[in-house]
Amino acid sequence: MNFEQSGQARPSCKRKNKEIETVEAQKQDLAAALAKELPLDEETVFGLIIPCKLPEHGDLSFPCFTLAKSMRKNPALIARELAEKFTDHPVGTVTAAGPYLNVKLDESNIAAKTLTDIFDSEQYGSSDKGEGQTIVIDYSSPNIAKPFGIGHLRSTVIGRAIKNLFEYQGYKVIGINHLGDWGTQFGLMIAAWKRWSDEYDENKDPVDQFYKFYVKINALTREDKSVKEEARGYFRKLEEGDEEATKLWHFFRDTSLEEFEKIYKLLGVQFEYKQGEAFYNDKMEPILKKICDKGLAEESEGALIVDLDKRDTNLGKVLLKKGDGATLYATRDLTAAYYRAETFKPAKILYVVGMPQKQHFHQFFKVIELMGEEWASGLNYVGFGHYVGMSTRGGTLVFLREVLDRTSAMAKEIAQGLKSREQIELTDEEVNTVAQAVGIGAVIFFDLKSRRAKDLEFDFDRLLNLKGDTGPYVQWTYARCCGILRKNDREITADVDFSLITGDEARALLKMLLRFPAQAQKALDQYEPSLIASYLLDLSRAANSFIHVNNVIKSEDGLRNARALLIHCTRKVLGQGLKILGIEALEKM
RNA sequence: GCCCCUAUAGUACAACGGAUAGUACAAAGGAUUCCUAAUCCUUAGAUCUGGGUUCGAUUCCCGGUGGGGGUACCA
Repeated sequence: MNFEQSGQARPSCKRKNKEIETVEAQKQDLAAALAKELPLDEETVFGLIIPCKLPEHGDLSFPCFTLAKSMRKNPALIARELAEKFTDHPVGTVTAAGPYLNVKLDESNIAAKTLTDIFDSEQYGSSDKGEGQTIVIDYSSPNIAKPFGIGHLRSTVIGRAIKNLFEYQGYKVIGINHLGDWGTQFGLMIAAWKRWSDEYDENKDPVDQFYKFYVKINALTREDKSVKEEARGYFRKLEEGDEEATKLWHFFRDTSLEEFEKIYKLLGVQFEYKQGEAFYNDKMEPILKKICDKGLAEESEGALIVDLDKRDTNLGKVLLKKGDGATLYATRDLTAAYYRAETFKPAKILYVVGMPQKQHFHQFFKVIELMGEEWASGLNYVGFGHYVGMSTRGGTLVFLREVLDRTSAMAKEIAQGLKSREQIELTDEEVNTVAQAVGIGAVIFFDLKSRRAKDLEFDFDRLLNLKGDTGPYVQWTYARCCGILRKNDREITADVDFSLITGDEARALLKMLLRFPAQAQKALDQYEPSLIASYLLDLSRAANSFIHVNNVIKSEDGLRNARALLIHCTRKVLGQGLKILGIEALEKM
């Protein structure tokens, strides 16, 4: 494999950026070489090349079945003939295995290219392809005066990871926490507060108490119809800017937000904007007028709707205004979308919201599309499944604290074990830091490790199990690499003898490292942080296997430097992956 | 009723239409002269069902069954 060639321009398949090249470049070279011998163009050949599943097959593979048809020849024969043409070819060792043409790339070249790339780059696999483009991402979005649910936790964690993935490719990303801070329920909240405010205890969880008020007043409306009227009156006052009502609204909002902030702090999440629904309150009328002017809206049963069923869709009807003239969810989301499109001029607007709301989003996307807005194509719904088998009693903060309590105990126990084996010593403060990072890491990783659209089974024991497919395993691998580099205590340099990096474990590890840029891109394309999570597990396994059989500090100079470089690069990629997911990487644990 | 999603070892999850369906937990066995054993190495175990497309289907299409969600005045 001639790596120098990879920088050359290829007319048929253009490269997006330098970093992605590493793995793709080799495929490109192979495709170019094969295309010369075959009645297919380079792009077609490129699309057919697959990575080998088994290491003994090599690195890249070209199945000859499609050719068998057009060439009217046995695919195994085609493979054999091709292999003969590629003896001593710079792409690598080419062999025929049945109907497959396998290519084994030169090992020390892979090592040299990959490790030098990682060593030299600030952020391996990042790029500036998104430069000049803005992405708006709407995530987390809890409701004021209601518990921060586990669904909001998912939205927060998934949204943040997707945000990081975009930033990794140079996009400017605006994260918006679209708070549920408006609507008739605030009338109810004020009515409740009027009745029971003296029951409110500042020392207890405020959101929990608000929610109890809310449930209680709701029950009351069923007994006494006048309460609903009263609440509606309060909400009207709020809309009119009445001083007392506004003050209470601020109180509910600020107090709830303060509580939510504790969760965000634990997770390490920050938003560019916290523009809730209230923010769009005075912006809805012009949008409604626009939709009416376009002739999309109609009156039905006293309400204002857009009937999408009439427009070749099966999306149902979108309610813009209730019979009493009040606006709804869809109205506010439409308004928010217009506001964001006009204010930020984004390439895309993403909504990270649970699957049950899929139809709602597709409905109002469709309305915008029917309005003829060209930015409609940039609207993306990023749904996720919910946890099953989880009790949401106590809310998310209580849940997180329970996780932290338990990991804290485990961390202490493990630290004690490490100390007694004289392996590593941690101060009490360090143990606490580790416990917190591991607990939060476990929660985040659990959430991100499977594909977002699927429901996932919640299991406390599985989450807290520090073995196996978990965030702590990845964190631990990172810390282990740090430990080795600490003890190595030499300056890392990319000027090493790459031919010394040999063996199955080293080769597997290198191939994993090589995959990272393409994987980061794929995760971004699919809005799928789980691809990073599963990659980190694969990388960690490869790293631990390597470390197990390849000692660094007991090796002779040249070998020691080469292995240290490999560990250094592994540590770097692990750290970058963890950072994308929003999980803290620890030097010691 | 209609619409959408989903079905893989005992369990939880993977698998651009490609070779022997991966990984983890749990189970059985092994490694502690180990730079962090929160580790590593073995073993055993799975594609809901019936058709179709294809050289090739867990993957794509159609039917069935099971599970989840949505189906206008909540968000």
